[in-house]
Amino acid sequence: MATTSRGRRIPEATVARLPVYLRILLDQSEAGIANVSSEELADLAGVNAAKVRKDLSYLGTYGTRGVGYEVEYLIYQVRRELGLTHDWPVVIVGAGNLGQALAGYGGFRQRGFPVAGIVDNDPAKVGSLIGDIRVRDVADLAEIVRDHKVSIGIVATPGPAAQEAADQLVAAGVTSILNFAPVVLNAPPGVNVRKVDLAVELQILSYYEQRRAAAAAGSSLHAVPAGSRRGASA
Amino acid sequence: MATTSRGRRIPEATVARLPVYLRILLDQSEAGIANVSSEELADLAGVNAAKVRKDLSYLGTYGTRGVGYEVEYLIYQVRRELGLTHDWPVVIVGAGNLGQALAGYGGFRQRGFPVAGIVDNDPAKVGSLIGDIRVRDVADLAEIVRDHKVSIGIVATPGPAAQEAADQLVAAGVTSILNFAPVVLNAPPGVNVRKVDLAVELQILSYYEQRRAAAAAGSSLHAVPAGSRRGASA
DNA sequence: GATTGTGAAAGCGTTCACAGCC
DNA sequence: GGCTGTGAACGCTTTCACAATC
Repeated sequence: MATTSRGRRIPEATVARLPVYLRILLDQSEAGIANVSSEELADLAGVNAAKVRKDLSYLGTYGTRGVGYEVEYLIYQVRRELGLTHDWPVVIVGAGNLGQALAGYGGFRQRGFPVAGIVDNDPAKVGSLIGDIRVRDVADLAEIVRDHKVSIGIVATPGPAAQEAADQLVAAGVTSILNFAPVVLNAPPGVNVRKVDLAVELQILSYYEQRRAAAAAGSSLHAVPAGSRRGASA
Repeated sequence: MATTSRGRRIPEATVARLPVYLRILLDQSEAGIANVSSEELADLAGVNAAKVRKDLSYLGTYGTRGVGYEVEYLIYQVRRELGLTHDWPVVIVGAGNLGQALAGYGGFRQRGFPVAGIVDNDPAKVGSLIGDIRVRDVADLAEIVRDHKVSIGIVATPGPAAQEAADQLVAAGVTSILNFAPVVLNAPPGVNVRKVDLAVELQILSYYEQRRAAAAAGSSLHAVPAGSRRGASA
Protein backbone atom coordinates (compact mmCIF):
# COMPACT_ATOMS: atom_id res chain seq x y z
CA MET A 1 0.00 0.00 0.00
CA ALA A 2 2.94 2.33 0.47
CA THR A 3 5.09 1.41 -2.51
CA THR A 4 2.53 1.10 -5.27
CA SER A 5 1.24 4.27 -6.86
CA ARG A 6 -2.24 2.86 -7.44
CA GLY A 7 -4.70 5.70 -7.58
CA ARG A 8 -2.32 8.62 -8.03
CA ARG A 9 -3.60 10.77 -10.83
CA ILE A 10 -0.96 11.86 -13.29
CA PRO A 11 -1.51 15.00 -15.40
CA GLU A 12 -2.10 14.31 -19.08
CA ALA A 13 0.86 16.41 -20.12
CA THR A 14 3.08 14.22 -17.98
CA VAL A 15 1.58 11.00 -19.30
CA ALA A 16 2.44 12.15 -22.80
CA ARG A 17 6.09 12.66 -21.84
CA LEU A 18 6.66 9.46 -19.90
CA PRO A 19 7.03 7.36 -23.06
CA VAL A 20 9.75 9.73 -24.23
CA TYR A 21 11.65 9.40 -20.98
CA LEU A 22 11.21 5.65 -21.16
CA ARG A 23 12.75 5.42 -24.60
CA ILE A 24 15.74 7.48 -23.47
CA LEU A 25 16.16 5.41 -20.34
CA LEU A 26 16.19 2.24 -22.42
CA ASP A 27 18.92 3.75 -24.58
CA GLN A 28 20.90 4.61 -21.47
CA SER A 29 20.40 1.14 -20.14
CA GLU A 30 21.67 -0.42 -23.34
CA ALA A 31 24.69 1.88 -23.18
CA GLY A 32 25.41 0.47 -19.74
CA ILE A 33 24.69 3.70 -17.87
CA ALA A 34 23.51 3.04 -14.32
CA ASN A 35 22.46 6.51 -13.16
CA VAL A 36 21.04 9.56 -14.80
CA SER A 37 20.32 13.05 -13.49
CA SER A 38 17.22 15.07 -14.26
CA GLU A 39 19.41 17.42 -16.24
CA GLU A 40 20.82 14.71 -18.48
CA LEU A 41 17.40 13.23 -19.03
CA ALA A 42 16.03 16.68 -19.79
CA ASP A 43 18.72 17.40 -22.37
CA LEU A 44 18.07 14.13 -24.14
CA ALA A 45 14.32 14.65 -24.08
CA GLY A 46 14.48 18.26 -25.21
CA VAL A 47 12.76 19.64 -22.12
CA ASN A 48 14.01 21.32 -18.97
CA ALA A 49 15.19 19.64 -15.81
CA ALA A 50 12.50 21.02 -13.51
CA LYS A 51 9.87 19.48 -15.75
CA VAL A 52 11.55 16.09 -15.63
CA ARG A 53 11.71 16.18 -11.85
CA LYS A 54 8.13 17.29 -11.51
CA ASP A 55 6.97 14.63 -13.97
CA LEU A 56 8.85 11.87 -12.20
CA SER A 57 7.66 13.07 -8.81
CA TYR A 58 4.12 12.09 -9.81
CA LEU A 59 5.26 8.47 -9.96
CA GLY A 60 6.80 8.53 -6.53
CA THR A 61 10.12 9.54 -5.00
CA TYR A 62 12.45 7.34 -6.95
CA GLY A 63 15.51 9.58 -7.16
CA THR A 64 18.44 10.02 -4.82
CA ARG A 65 19.48 13.57 -3.91
CA GLY A 66 23.00 14.30 -4.91
CA VAL A 67 23.05 11.29 -7.22
CA GLY A 68 20.13 11.16 -9.63
CA TYR A 69 17.92 8.30 -10.74
CA GLU A 70 18.89 4.69 -11.08
CA VAL A 71 18.18 3.84 -14.72
CA GLU A 72 16.91 0.27 -14.32
CA TYR A 73 14.68 1.09 -11.41
CA LEU A 74 13.21 4.10 -13.14
CA ILE A 75 12.56 2.05 -16.27
CA TYR A 76 10.65 -0.41 -14.17
CA GLN A 77 8.59 2.31 -12.49
CA VAL A 78 7.75 4.16 -15.69
CA ARG A 79 6.80 0.90 -17.36
CA ARG A 80 4.57 -0.05 -14.50
CA GLU A 81 2.89 3.34 -14.44
CA LEU A 82 2.24 3.24 -18.19
CA GLY A 83 0.86 -0.27 -17.98
CA LEU A 84 3.70 -1.63 -20.09
CA THR A 85 4.47 -4.61 -17.87
CA HIS A 86 2.62 -6.74 -20.38
CA ASP A 87 1.99 -6.59 -24.13
CA TRP A 88 -1.09 -4.92 -25.55
CA PRO A 89 -2.11 -6.66 -28.76
CA VAL A 90 -3.70 -4.27 -31.23
CA VAL A 91 -5.98 -4.77 -34.19
CA ILE A 92 -5.81 -2.58 -37.29
CA VAL A 93 -8.88 -1.74 -39.35
CA GLY A 94 -8.01 -0.81 -42.92
CA ALA A 95 -5.37 -2.51 -45.03
CA GLY A 96 -4.66 0.36 -47.39
CA ASN A 97 -1.40 2.18 -47.71
CA LEU A 98 -1.21 3.29 -44.12
CA GLY A 99 -2.69 0.17 -42.55
CA GLN A 100 -0.13 -1.95 -44.35
CA ALA A 101 2.70 0.27 -43.24
CA LEU A 102 1.51 0.15 -39.65
CA ALA A 103 1.08 -3.62 -39.76
CA GLY A 104 4.59 -3.98 -41.10
CA TYR A 105 6.12 -1.47 -38.71
CA GLY A 106 8.33 -3.38 -36.33
CA GLY A 107 8.30 -0.60 -33.76
CA PHE A 108 4.87 -1.59 -32.49
CA ARG A 109 5.77 -5.14 -31.61
CA GLN A 110 9.10 -4.04 -30.26
CA ARG A 111 7.48 -1.59 -27.90
CA GLY A 112 4.85 -3.96 -26.63
CA PHE A 113 2.04 -3.61 -29.15
CA PRO A 114 2.02 -6.75 -31.32
CA VAL A 115 -0.43 -6.66 -34.20
CA ALA A 116 -3.02 -9.34 -33.44
CA GLY A 117 -4.73 -8.82 -36.74
CA ILE A 118 -5.56 -6.50 -39.59
CA VAL A 119 -8.95 -6.43 -41.27
CA ASP A 120 -10.48 -4.79 -44.32
CA ASN A 121 -13.89 -4.78 -45.93
CA ASP A 122 -12.47 -5.04 -49.44
CA PRO A 123 -12.61 -8.71 -50.58
CA ALA A 124 -9.72 -7.99 -52.91
CA LYS A 125 -7.48 -7.28 -49.93
CA VAL A 126 -8.69 -10.04 -47.65
CA GLY A 127 -6.30 -12.95 -47.63
CA SER A 128 -3.23 -11.04 -48.75
CA LEU A 129 -0.10 -11.10 -46.62
CA ILE A 130 1.59 -8.13 -44.95
CA GLY A 131 4.83 -9.36 -43.53
CA ASP A 132 3.66 -12.48 -41.74
CA ILE A 133 0.14 -11.18 -41.04
CA ARG A 134 -2.79 -12.15 -43.21
CA VAL A 135 -5.51 -9.59 -43.88
CA ARG A 136 -8.86 -10.86 -42.64
CA ASP A 137 -12.42 -9.81 -43.26
CA VAL A 138 -13.85 -7.10 -41.07
CA ALA A 139 -16.53 -9.61 -40.07
CA ASP A 140 -13.83 -11.43 -38.10
CA LEU A 141 -13.11 -8.40 -35.97
CA ALA A 142 -15.00 -9.52 -32.87
CA GLU A 143 -13.38 -12.92 -33.05
CA ILE A 144 -9.89 -11.44 -33.25
CA VAL A 145 -10.60 -9.09 -30.35
CA ARG A 146 -11.95 -11.92 -28.25
CA ASP A 147 -9.28 -14.48 -29.10
CA HIS A 148 -6.36 -12.13 -28.56
CA LYS A 149 -7.90 -10.07 -25.74
CA VAL A 150 -7.42 -6.88 -27.72
CA SER A 151 -8.23 -3.60 -25.95
CA ILE A 152 -6.72 -1.19 -28.46
CA GLY A 153 -7.89 -0.72 -32.03
CA ILE A 154 -6.26 1.31 -34.78
CA VAL A 155 -8.38 3.00 -37.45
CA ALA A 156 -6.42 3.27 -40.70
CA THR A 157 -9.28 3.56 -43.16
CA PRO A 158 -10.05 6.44 -45.50
CA GLY A 159 -11.97 9.25 -43.80
CA PRO A 160 -15.47 8.30 -44.92
CA ALA A 161 -15.14 4.76 -43.57
CA ALA A 162 -13.60 5.69 -40.24
CA GLN A 163 -16.71 6.14 -38.14
CA GLU A 164 -18.06 2.77 -39.19
CA ALA A 165 -14.70 1.19 -38.43
CA ALA A 166 -14.74 2.78 -34.99
CA ASP A 167 -18.29 1.58 -34.35
CA GLN A 168 -17.27 -1.93 -35.30
CA LEU A 169 -14.25 -1.78 -33.01
CA VAL A 170 -16.42 -0.62 -30.12
CA ALA A 171 -18.98 -3.32 -30.87
CA ALA A 172 -16.19 -5.87 -30.86
CA GLY A 173 -15.22 -4.77 -27.36
CA VAL A 174 -12.27 -2.48 -27.92
CA THR A 175 -11.98 0.32 -25.34
CA SER A 176 -9.19 2.45 -26.80
CA ILE A 177 -8.88 3.69 -30.36
CA LEU A 178 -6.01 5.32 -32.18
CA ASN A 179 -7.43 7.12 -35.19
CA PHE A 180 -5.36 7.90 -38.26
CA ALA A 181 -8.30 8.93 -40.43
CA PRO A 182 -8.75 12.66 -40.91
CA VAL A 183 -12.13 12.84 -39.20
CA VAL A 184 -13.40 13.36 -35.67
CA LEU A 185 -14.66 10.06 -34.32
CA ASN A 186 -17.66 9.65 -32.06
CA ALA A 187 -17.32 6.99 -29.42
CA PRO A 188 -19.39 6.19 -26.36
CA PRO A 189 -18.21 7.29 -22.92
CA GLY A 190 -15.64 4.88 -21.58
CA VAL A 191 -13.93 4.51 -24.94
CA ASN A 192 -10.76 6.52 -25.18
CA VAL A 193 -9.94 7.97 -28.58
CA ARG A 194 -6.69 9.55 -29.69
CA LYS A 195 -6.07 11.04 -33.10
CA VAL A 196 -3.02 11.27 -35.30
CA ASP A 197 -3.61 13.37 -38.38
CA LEU A 198 -0.57 13.45 -40.62
CA ALA A 199 -1.72 16.31 -42.81
CA VAL A 200 -2.63 18.42 -39.79
CA GLU A 201 0.97 18.25 -38.63
CA LEU A 202 2.10 19.57 -42.00
CA GLN A 203 -0.49 22.32 -41.86
CA ILE A 204 0.84 23.43 -38.50
CA LEU A 205 4.34 23.60 -39.96
CA SER A 206 2.92 25.51 -42.90
CA TYR A 207 1.56 28.14 -40.53
CA TYR A 208 4.98 28.84 -39.08
CA GLU A 209 6.64 28.75 -42.51
CA GLN A 210 4.15 31.27 -43.77
CA ARG A 211 4.73 33.49 -40.73
CA ARG A 212 8.44 33.30 -41.27
CA ALA A 213 7.95 34.45 -44.85
CA ALA A 214 5.65 37.25 -43.73
CA ALA A 215 8.11 38.30 -41.05
CA ALA A 216 10.99 38.34 -43.52
CA ALA A 217 9.00 40.71 -45.67
CA GLY A 218 8.06 42.91 -42.73
CA SER A 219 8.91 43.26 -39.08
CA SER A 220 11.07 41.01 -36.99
CA LEU A 221 8.43 39.08 -35.06
CA HIS A 222 9.76 35.62 -34.50
CA ALA A 223 7.82 33.03 -36.46
CA VAL A 224 9.06 29.87 -34.83
CA PRO A 225 7.50 29.12 -31.45
CA ALA A 226 9.98 28.99 -28.62
CA GLY A 227 9.13 25.40 -27.74
CA SER A 228 10.08 24.18 -31.19
CA ARG A 229 13.55 25.67 -31.27
CA ARG A 230 16.43 23.63 -30.09
CA GLY A 231 20.04 24.58 -29.97
CA ALA A 232 22.31 22.42 -32.10
CA SER A 233 25.40 23.30 -30.17
CA ALA A 234 26.36 21.16 -27.23
CA MET B 1 -3.32 47.07 -43.78
CA ALA B 2 -6.63 46.79 -41.98
CA THR B 3 -7.95 43.59 -43.52
CA THR B 4 -4.86 41.40 -43.39
CA SER B 5 -3.97 39.82 -40.09
CA ARG B 6 -0.23 40.11 -40.69
CA GLY B 7 1.52 40.12 -37.35
CA ARG B 8 -1.23 38.82 -35.14
CA ARG B 9 0.15 36.10 -32.97
CA ILE B 10 -2.05 33.03 -32.70
CA PRO B 11 -1.68 30.67 -29.70
CA GLU B 12 -0.17 27.31 -30.58
CA ALA B 13 -3.20 25.43 -29.30
CA THR B 14 -5.35 27.38 -31.70
CA VAL B 15 -3.01 26.82 -34.63
CA ALA B 16 -3.30 23.09 -33.98
CA ARG B 17 -7.10 23.25 -34.20
CA LEU B 18 -7.44 25.44 -37.27
CA PRO B 19 -6.69 22.56 -39.66
CA VAL B 20 -9.51 20.59 -38.04
CA TYR B 21 -11.96 23.43 -38.51
CA LEU B 22 -10.77 23.81 -42.07
CA ARG B 23 -11.45 20.21 -42.92
CA ILE B 24 -14.96 20.45 -41.50
CA LEU B 25 -15.64 23.68 -43.33
CA LEU B 26 -14.57 22.07 -46.58
CA ASP B 27 -17.04 19.24 -45.91
CA GLN B 28 -19.77 21.78 -45.25
CA SER B 29 -18.89 23.62 -48.40
CA GLU B 30 -19.12 20.46 -50.44
CA ALA B 31 -22.49 19.75 -48.87
CA GLY B 32 -23.64 23.13 -50.11
CA ILE B 33 -23.98 24.69 -46.67
CA ALA B 34 -23.50 28.45 -46.73
CA ASN B 35 -23.42 29.34 -43.05
CA VAL B 36 -22.31 27.62 -39.90
CA SER B 37 -22.60 28.57 -36.24
CA SER B 38 -19.87 28.17 -33.66
CA GLU B 39 -22.00 25.51 -32.01
CA GLU B 40 -22.33 23.41 -35.18
CA LEU B 41 -18.64 23.75 -35.89
CA ALA B 42 -17.87 22.82 -32.30
CA ASP B 43 -20.01 19.68 -32.40
CA LEU B 44 -18.36 18.51 -35.59
CA ALA B 45 -14.89 19.24 -34.26
CA GLY B 46 -15.52 17.65 -30.88
CA VAL B 47 -14.79 20.82 -28.89
CA ASN B 48 -17.00 23.41 -27.26
CA ALA B 49 -18.49 26.48 -28.89
CA ALA B 50 -16.68 29.05 -26.79
CA LYS B 51 -13.38 27.58 -27.90
CA VAL B 52 -14.36 27.80 -31.54
CA ARG B 53 -15.34 31.43 -31.18
CA LYS B 54 -12.18 32.30 -29.29
CA ASP B 55 -10.04 30.48 -31.82
CA LEU B 56 -11.67 32.19 -34.77
CA SER B 57 -11.50 35.57 -33.07
CA TYR B 58 -7.71 35.39 -33.33
CA LEU B 59 -8.03 35.49 -37.11
CA GLY B 60 -10.28 38.55 -37.09
CA THR B 61 -13.97 39.25 -36.71
CA TYR B 62 -15.34 37.17 -39.52
CA GLY B 63 -18.68 36.10 -38.03
CA THR B 64 -22.05 37.78 -38.06
CA ARG B 65 -23.95 38.01 -34.77
CA GLY B 66 -27.26 36.29 -34.93
CA VAL B 67 -26.19 34.39 -38.05
CA GLY B 68 -22.88 32.61 -37.71
CA TYR B 69 -19.97 32.32 -40.10
CA GLU B 70 -20.10 32.27 -43.87
CA VAL B 71 -18.47 28.97 -44.83
CA GLU B 72 -16.65 30.06 -47.99
CA TYR B 73 -15.29 33.23 -46.47
CA LEU B 74 -14.11 31.44 -43.36
CA ILE B 75 -12.41 28.76 -45.46
CA TYR B 76 -10.54 31.51 -47.26
CA GLN B 77 -9.48 33.18 -44.03
CA VAL B 78 -8.35 29.99 -42.32
CA ARG B 79 -6.42 28.98 -45.42
CA ARG B 80 -4.73 32.32 -45.61
CA GLU B 81 -3.81 32.26 -41.94
CA LEU B 82 -2.36 28.75 -42.21
CA GLY B 83 -0.40 29.65 -45.31
CA LEU B 84 -2.38 27.24 -47.44
CA THR B 85 -3.00 29.59 -50.31
CA HIS B 86 -0.29 27.76 -52.18
CA ASP B 87 1.11 24.23 -52.18
CA TRP B 88 4.03 23.25 -50.00
CA PRO B 89 6.06 20.55 -51.70
CA VAL B 90 7.65 18.15 -49.22
CA VAL B 91 10.57 15.78 -49.43
CA ILE B 92 10.65 12.47 -47.58
CA VAL B 93 13.88 10.98 -46.25
CA GLY B 94 13.64 7.22 -45.80
CA ALA B 95 11.90 4.85 -48.19
CA GLY B 96 11.16 2.07 -45.74
CA ASN B 97 7.76 0.90 -44.68
CA LEU B 98 6.58 4.23 -43.40
CA GLY B 99 8.26 6.41 -45.98
CA GLN B 100 6.65 4.41 -48.73
CA ALA B 101 3.24 4.68 -47.13
CA LEU B 102 3.62 8.42 -46.71
CA ALA B 103 4.81 8.85 -50.29
CA GLY B 104 1.82 6.91 -51.52
CA TYR B 105 -0.67 8.61 -49.24
CA GLY B 106 -2.94 10.72 -51.41
CA GLY B 107 -4.02 12.90 -48.50
CA PHE B 108 -0.81 14.92 -48.61
CA ARG B 109 -1.17 16.05 -52.21
CA GLN B 110 -4.86 16.58 -51.76
CA ARG B 111 -4.30 18.88 -48.83
CA GLY B 112 -1.61 20.92 -50.45
CA PHE B 113 1.56 18.98 -49.69
CA PRO B 114 2.69 17.25 -52.89
CA VAL B 115 5.63 14.90 -52.49
CA ALA B 116 8.47 16.49 -54.46
CA GLY B 117 10.72 13.54 -53.83
CA ILE B 118 11.70 10.66 -51.62
CA VAL B 119 15.28 9.69 -50.93
CA ASP B 120 17.09 6.82 -49.26
CA ASN B 121 20.69 5.94 -48.62
CA ASP B 122 20.17 2.26 -49.46
CA PRO B 123 21.27 1.62 -53.06
CA ALA B 124 18.86 -1.31 -53.17
CA LYS B 125 15.94 1.05 -52.76
CA VAL B 126 17.15 3.86 -55.01
CA GLY B 127 15.43 3.74 -58.36
CA SER B 128 12.35 1.84 -57.26
CA LEU B 129 8.92 3.30 -57.84
CA ILE B 130 6.35 4.23 -55.19
CA GLY B 131 3.18 5.12 -56.99
CA ASP B 132 4.55 7.48 -59.63
CA ILE B 133 7.48 8.70 -57.55
CA ARG B 134 10.96 7.27 -57.99
CA VAL B 135 13.19 6.85 -54.96
CA ARG B 136 16.36 8.87 -55.37
CA ASP B 137 19.70 8.83 -53.63
CA VAL B 138 20.05 10.94 -50.52
CA ALA B 139 22.88 12.73 -52.29
CA ASP B 140 20.25 14.34 -54.51
CA LEU B 141 18.49 15.90 -51.55
CA ALA B 142 19.85 19.42 -51.99
CA GLU B 143 19.00 19.33 -55.66
CA ILE B 144 15.42 18.28 -55.00
CA VAL B 145 15.01 20.95 -52.34
CA ARG B 146 16.40 23.62 -54.65
CA ASP B 147 14.51 22.57 -57.77
CA HIS B 148 11.15 22.22 -56.08
CA LYS B 149 11.59 25.02 -53.53
CA VAL B 150 10.96 22.62 -50.69
CA SER B 151 10.69 24.10 -47.19
CA ILE B 152 9.32 21.07 -45.36
CA GLY B 153 11.12 17.77 -44.91
CA ILE B 154 9.77 14.54 -43.50
CA VAL B 155 12.03 12.16 -41.59
CA ALA B 156 10.83 8.58 -42.00
CA THR B 157 14.04 6.72 -41.28
CA PRO B 158 14.72 4.25 -38.48
CA GLY B 159 15.63 5.96 -35.21
CA PRO B 160 19.41 5.64 -35.45
CA ALA B 161 19.49 7.33 -38.87
CA ALA B 162 17.10 10.15 -38.05
CA GLN B 163 19.54 12.77 -36.76
CA GLU B 164 21.72 12.40 -39.82
CA ALA B 165 18.66 12.67 -42.04
CA ALA B 166 17.62 15.84 -40.22
CA ASP B 167 21.10 17.30 -40.57
CA GLN B 168 21.04 16.60 -44.29
CA LEU B 169 17.63 18.21 -44.62
CA VAL B 170 18.85 21.31 -42.80
CA ALA B 171 21.98 21.42 -44.92
CA ALA B 172 19.81 21.18 -48.02
CA GLY B 173 17.91 24.26 -46.91
CA VAL B 174 14.77 22.85 -45.36
CA THR B 175 13.37 24.98 -42.51
CA SER B 176 10.60 22.73 -41.15
CA ILE B 177 10.83 19.07 -40.27
CA LEU B 178 8.16 16.52 -39.47
CA ASN B 179 9.84 13.68 -37.62
CA PHE B 180 8.37 10.17 -37.54
CA ALA B 181 11.43 8.53 -36.05
CA PRO B 182 11.25 7.72 -32.36
CA VAL B 183 14.06 10.04 -31.32
CA VAL B 184 14.40 13.66 -30.26
CA LEU B 185 15.97 15.61 -33.09
CA ASN B 186 18.42 18.44 -32.67
CA ALA B 187 18.05 21.26 -35.12
CA PRO B 188 19.53 24.75 -35.25
CA PRO B 189 17.42 27.74 -34.19
CA GLY B 190 15.14 28.79 -36.98
CA VAL B 191 14.33 25.25 -37.97
CA ASN B 192 10.94 24.15 -36.72
CA VAL B 193 10.61 20.49 -35.74
CA ARG B 194 7.43 18.59 -35.01
CA LYS B 195 7.29 14.98 -33.94
CA VAL B 196 4.81 12.20 -34.56
CA ASP B 197 5.62 9.08 -32.60
CA LEU B 198 3.20 6.28 -33.35
CA ALA B 199 4.21 4.05 -30.46
CA VAL B 200 4.00 6.92 -28.00
CA GLU B 201 0.34 7.35 -28.83
CA LEU B 202 -0.26 3.70 -28.08
CA GLN B 203 1.64 4.01 -24.83
CA ILE B 204 -0.59 6.87 -23.76
CA LEU B 205 -3.65 4.75 -24.50
CA SER B 206 -2.02 1.93 -22.56
CA TYR B 207 -1.75 4.17 -19.51
CA TYR B 208 -5.48 4.83 -19.46
CA GLU B 209 -6.30 1.19 -20.20
CA GLN B 210 -4.13 0.14 -17.30
CA ARG B 211 -5.78 2.70 -15.02
CA ARG B 212 -9.17 1.48 -16.07
CA ALA B 213 -8.18 -2.05 -15.12
CA ALA B 214 -6.77 -0.86 -11.80
CA ALA B 215 -9.91 1.15 -11.10
CA ALA B 216 -12.15 -1.82 -11.89
CA ALA B 217 -10.23 -3.81 -9.32
CA GLY B 218 -10.45 -1.07 -6.74
CA SER B 219 -12.16 2.28 -6.30
CA SER B 220 -14.21 4.16 -8.86
CA LEU B 221 -11.73 6.79 -9.98
CA HIS B 222 -12.44 7.47 -13.62
CA ALA B 223 -9.59 6.33 -15.82
CA VAL B 224 -10.47 8.06 -19.06
CA PRO B 225 -9.58 11.75 -19.19
CA ALA B 226 -12.55 14.03 -19.69
CA GLY B 227 -11.18 15.48 -22.90
CA SER B 228 -11.06 12.10 -24.56
CA ARG B 229 -14.64 11.12 -23.95
CA ARG B 230 -17.21 11.91 -26.52
CA GLY B 231 -20.88 11.17 -26.42
CA ALA B 232 -22.15 8.89 -29.14
CA SER B 233 -25.71 10.09 -28.94
CA ALA B 234 -26.77 12.88 -31.22
C1' DG C 1 29.04 19.74 -3.49
C1' DA C 2 25.48 17.68 -6.08
C1' DT C 3 20.95 16.76 -7.06
C1' DT C 4 16.21 15.78 -5.87
C1' DG C 5 11.42 17.03 -4.51
C1' DT C 6 8.19 20.56 -4.14
C1' DG C 7 5.74 24.82 -2.63
C1' DA C 8 4.90 29.19 -4.86
C1' DA C 9 4.77 32.17 -8.86
C1' DA C 10 4.08 32.86 -13.54
C1' DG C 11 2.23 31.68 -17.85
C1' DC C 12 -1.19 29.43 -20.95
C1' DG C 13 -5.39 27.63 -22.36
C1' DT C 14 -10.24 26.84 -21.49
C1' DT C 15 -14.64 28.00 -20.08
C1' DC C 16 -18.08 31.19 -18.43
C1' DA C 17 -21.19 34.66 -19.00
C1' DC C 18 -22.90 38.51 -21.00
C1' DA C 19 -22.73 42.88 -23.63
C1' DG C 20 -23.10 44.01 -28.33
C1' DC C 21 -24.89 43.47 -32.73
C1' DC C 22 -27.66 41.51 -36.47
C1' DG D 1 -34.43 36.01 -30.58
C1' DG D 2 -30.08 34.31 -31.97
C1' DC D 3 -25.33 34.26 -32.17
C1' DT D 4 -20.76 36.40 -32.01
C1' DG D 5 -16.82 38.49 -29.65
C1' DT D 6 -14.47 38.99 -25.47
C1' DG D 7 -13.22 40.34 -20.56
C1' DA D 8 -12.88 37.80 -16.43
C1' DA D 9 -12.53 33.58 -13.82
C1' DC D 10 -10.77 29.27 -13.54
C1' DG D 11 -7.74 25.36 -13.95
C1' DC D 12 -3.87 23.21 -15.81
C1' DT D 13 1.14 23.37 -16.97
C1' DT D 14 5.60 25.19 -16.65
C1' DT D 15 9.19 27.34 -14.39
C1' DC D 16 11.54 29.16 -10.43
C1' DA D 17 13.98 28.78 -6.39
C1' DC D 18 15.33 26.61 -2.40
C1' DA D 19 15.06 23.45 1.61
C1' DA D 20 16.04 18.66 2.24
C1' DT D 21 18.99 14.90 1.56
C1' DC D 22 22.78 12.09 0.10
